Order: sequence, then C-alpha cells, then structure tokens
Amino acid sequence: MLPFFKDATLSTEEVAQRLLGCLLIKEEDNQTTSGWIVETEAYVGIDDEACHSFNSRRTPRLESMYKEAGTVYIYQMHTHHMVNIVTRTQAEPQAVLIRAIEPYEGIPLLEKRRNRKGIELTNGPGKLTKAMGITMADNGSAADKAPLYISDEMRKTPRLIEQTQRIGIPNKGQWTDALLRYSVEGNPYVSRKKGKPMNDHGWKAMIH
DNA sequence: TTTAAGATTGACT
DNA sequence: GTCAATCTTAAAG
Repeated sequence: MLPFFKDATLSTEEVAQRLLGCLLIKEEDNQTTSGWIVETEAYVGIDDEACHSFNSRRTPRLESMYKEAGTVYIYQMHTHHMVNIVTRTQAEPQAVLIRAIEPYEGIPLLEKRRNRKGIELTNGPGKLTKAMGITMADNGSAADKAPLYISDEMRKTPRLIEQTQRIGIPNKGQWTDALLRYSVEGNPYVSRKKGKPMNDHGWKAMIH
C-alpha cells in the first residue's frame, strides 16, 4: 500500500494536514530518535512566491524538489537545516516543511545535541533537525525508508488542526496571507506559541 | 568581483 | 527590541 505522502494525486495542503500526528524517525548507529509531527507548512510550487521553486526556479540546491512525491528535501539556511517532504511531480515542485515535533524516542540524545530540555528541544524547524541529527546527507532520500522516514503506525490524531499564515514570509502579497501553516491546537511544541498547552497536548484520546 | 537577502536561532541591550 | 552566524543564489558594479 502506497503511503499517502507518496501519492502525487493528493494536494500539498492535504498532505501537510495528514502529516500531523505521524512519527518522524531518524535511525543511526544504534541510536533512534523520533517524534510526532505537530506543525507543517505547505509550499505550493511555481505560483507560490514563498516557495523555493517559484517561477520554475531550478538550481542544484533545489534538485530534490523536482523529484517524485515522498522525496526528502533538505534546505540549509543561515546555520540551520530544514526538512521537507516533496508532494507532487517533477512538473509541480511542491513540498511540505516540517516545522515542529513532539519528542517520542531518544529524548536523552535530543537533549544532548540541543543542550536544552522540554519544548526547546524541537519547537522549530532548525531546532528539530539539530536535535535529530538531520543534515544535507539526508537530502534526496526516500521518506518511507531509513535512515530518515515517516511512519503512521503509531500515529496520533489531532483534536483540532489550527490553520494560520506561514512563518517568515513578509511582503509576498496573497502568499504572505495564505493560510498554509497547519498545527495541532494546544500542543506545546508548536513554534512561536504563547498560549497555555492542553493537558493531552491536543491529541484525541486513544481508542482501545 | 562584490553585495544582499533568506521557509532561523541564540546571545545580548 | 538588535544582530551575527554562515551558505546559496541572483543581481549589480
């Protein structure tokens, strides 16, 4: 069965929402770290002024965006790495940015790499990649295979998905205002959060 | 050849 | 609130 994030017929917005609650897993040298995805953003291709592939821009750095759905696209900005999942086809270079996770496995290693505890481990796109040891070495790999992959076997379900403007996109007209950021309402690991987190972190109760 | 800006973060005033 | 770290890309000199 094809994982939903490899199904290029699904819209990028749909994939961004369905990724919430999936586990992001990194395996390396007998060390596994993972966490549930709690915040994503959709970058919808050549018409989207905020998207790296806007206006069909294509450079060596962007090559992964032009690969098949389910490809990992790692981008480095300033001193930080960001992890994306490609969602469509070569003709439609679109992707979902994973902006935050709620830690599950390997928390001591996350704490060591970040030299922080609690929400500061993974409540931002550059923070989670540093915590999980995600680098350019992961660029272009498949998101359904180790060492860096998405799993929905342990998936959680958001009670409510909050939909807001993307972070860090000024002066881009309608693309600044577009509601293409999705997050689990009440989850403390969502980036730039002020409000009080919910006791259940915004997940629906498990059904036994 | 030089410069500026960017899907960010952390240290500092 | 300001600002620098540090790498790719595009555009100006």
